[in-house]
Amino acid sequence: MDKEMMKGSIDLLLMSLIVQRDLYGYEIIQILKQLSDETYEMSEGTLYAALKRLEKKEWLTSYWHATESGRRKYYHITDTGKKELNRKRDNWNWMDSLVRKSSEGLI
Amino acid sequence: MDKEMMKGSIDLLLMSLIVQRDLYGYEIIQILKQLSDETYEMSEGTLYAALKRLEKKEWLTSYWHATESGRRKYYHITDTGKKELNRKRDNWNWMDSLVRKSSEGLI
DNA sequence: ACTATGTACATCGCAATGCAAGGGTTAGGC
DNA sequence: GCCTAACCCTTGCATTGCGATGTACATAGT
Repeated sequence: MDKEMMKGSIDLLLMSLIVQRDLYGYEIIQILKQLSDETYEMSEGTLYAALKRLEKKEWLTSYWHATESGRRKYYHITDTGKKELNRKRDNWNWMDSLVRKSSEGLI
Repeated sequence: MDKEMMKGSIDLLLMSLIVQRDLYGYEIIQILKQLSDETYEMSEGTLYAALKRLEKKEWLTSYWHATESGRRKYYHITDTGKKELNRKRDNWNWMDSLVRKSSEGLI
């Protein structure tokens, strides 16, 4: 897997998941692992740093929730975060389009 | 445009173009500008640094060519470079698939 | 009681890299 | 002479993915 190719995509991945429902960190790793057919396991260092970053930018908020077996920190997307998610989706599609055009035919 | 989203994609873009025919730096900027409908103009700092990096990794080679109106440094893809390009393409598709799955439905 | 494993969050240091800003050369038009 | 375009290069900065490491608690096996 290309380390550098993850850059910039991680935020999009996280926000794409969290917009669907509030999630906690550890859960996100499991979900991504499953969605990728066990080919990708986001490292905890990457994840928690990214979540913190997104919270600082006010695209996510967090709250603690206690269960019988410990505490979990859930993340929720903000309105600004939703706008940013749309921007990132557009960006992704734009980039995908450019990559495909670049592979096609040069004049 | 998302600066971080370019990371990891730049190599793929450059190699996708150069595999079709040998190109020189300045020309690449023009081509990308055109393919993106004038929405993207790669900065020279980014481009020349990237080309140098790819050459160091032996995915590209370069040669000078003199014309009537000055000199140009052309870039050519190596066999290793072609393999790497395929790897990067697979990676891109894998990532695209993960992004789309992440946007769909959580269980 | 001890040990290992799984769940859960956090921080630090490293390396990679896009970009802005700056520098340099040559050629042609005004 | 001066400006613009074509062409290449370097330095410094900020961002960020990841591995390593630390902490805490619960559960299960021996």
